[in-house]
Amino acid sequence: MAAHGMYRRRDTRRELLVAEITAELRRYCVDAQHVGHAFAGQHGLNATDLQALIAVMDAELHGDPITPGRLGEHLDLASGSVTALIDRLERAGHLRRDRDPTDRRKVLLRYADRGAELAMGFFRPLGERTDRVMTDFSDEELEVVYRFMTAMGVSLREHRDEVRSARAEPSRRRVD
Amino acid sequence: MAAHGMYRRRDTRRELLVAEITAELRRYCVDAQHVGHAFAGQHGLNATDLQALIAVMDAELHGDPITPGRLGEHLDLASGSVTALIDRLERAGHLRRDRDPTDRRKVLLRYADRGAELAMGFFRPLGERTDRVMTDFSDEELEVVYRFMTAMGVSLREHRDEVRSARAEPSRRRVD
DNA sequence: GCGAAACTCTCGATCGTCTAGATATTCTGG
DNA sequence: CCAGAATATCTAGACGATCGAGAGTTTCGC
Repeated sequence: MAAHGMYRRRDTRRELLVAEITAELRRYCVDAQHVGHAFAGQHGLNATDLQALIAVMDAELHGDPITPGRLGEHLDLASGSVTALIDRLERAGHLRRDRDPTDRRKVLLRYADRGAELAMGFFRPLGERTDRVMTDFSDEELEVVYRFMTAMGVSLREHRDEVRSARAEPSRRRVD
Repeated sequence: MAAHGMYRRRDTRRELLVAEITAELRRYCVDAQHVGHAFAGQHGLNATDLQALIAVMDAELHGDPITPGRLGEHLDLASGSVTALIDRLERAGHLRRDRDPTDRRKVLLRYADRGAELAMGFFRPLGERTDRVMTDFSDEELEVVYRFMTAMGVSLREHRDEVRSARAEPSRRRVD
């Protein structure tokens, strides 16, 4: 991927900037996927597994462990697929299932040592690179970047919800 | 996904900023995937198909149409998978195969009307949102954001190449 | 307590992806 | 030119991740 800033006017400096930022952001997302894909493959799992592992760690580090149901929502996965996914990761020793003591219908996912090791191996080099990039920016500049990323994120999630709720009326769809 | 800024110190304002920007960027990539997934699903194709369609359009709009081989590299896909992918998209009327007249081993991929329509339907609303977000930023601020995204992109691609070339020596890997 | 709701898991089917190898075209050197 | 190597795509069979429907538990409201 790389376009989308391509279907725009680029006459003024500002229009060029808008187009280039959009394109760079898009490229970044694609390349990030590739990094995940490659890293996961080298450790005997697939991209979804890695994403899941990270989600489990995130949740636990935040203080409230994730359940299979919420993990499925997070990954856009059906319940049966989530079970298979967790089975894989549990079998590989990356995480384990715990029953929620307060609501015993639920299962809480906790990362195990191998999972933590893997996630660290993924993030540490990335974090080091990120830190190095950011040394070229002043505090004020990082404030701008932060404001930008936050606004873009909010906008994108609004859009996501819009797209998802459009499922009801697919308008004029030809199936042929 | 969402962490990675989580394994950091967040004592000073600057450290907080670094962590938050990193986290937002990561969230953005995940949410972007979800938008693609949802949009693709509503139009009878999967995320890979949509990515491929976009890559084909990008290439053709840049003036040099992509080949199955290069598309496979771009999507991290084996040659057999690419053939199946192109078959799907061609059957659905989203693109077509053209033989390269100068090298008849090659196939050039061109988007068809339905493909263009689809890609536009994907990008237009996104672009409108992006434009709206950017109106809150001055030209100088956008310069900063652009510089940041470019630097992050370069760093990430370096990292990607590093990860990919690490295939040779997986060091101490337990397979159990 | 009983029925409805919430959450996870099971099972069979489908579809995307991989690997290995076949086919077609181009390039190189003699 | 012709043979062999290199490049590019496609074919075929197998595998595995995902889906969908439904079963099995546990919890909540009345």
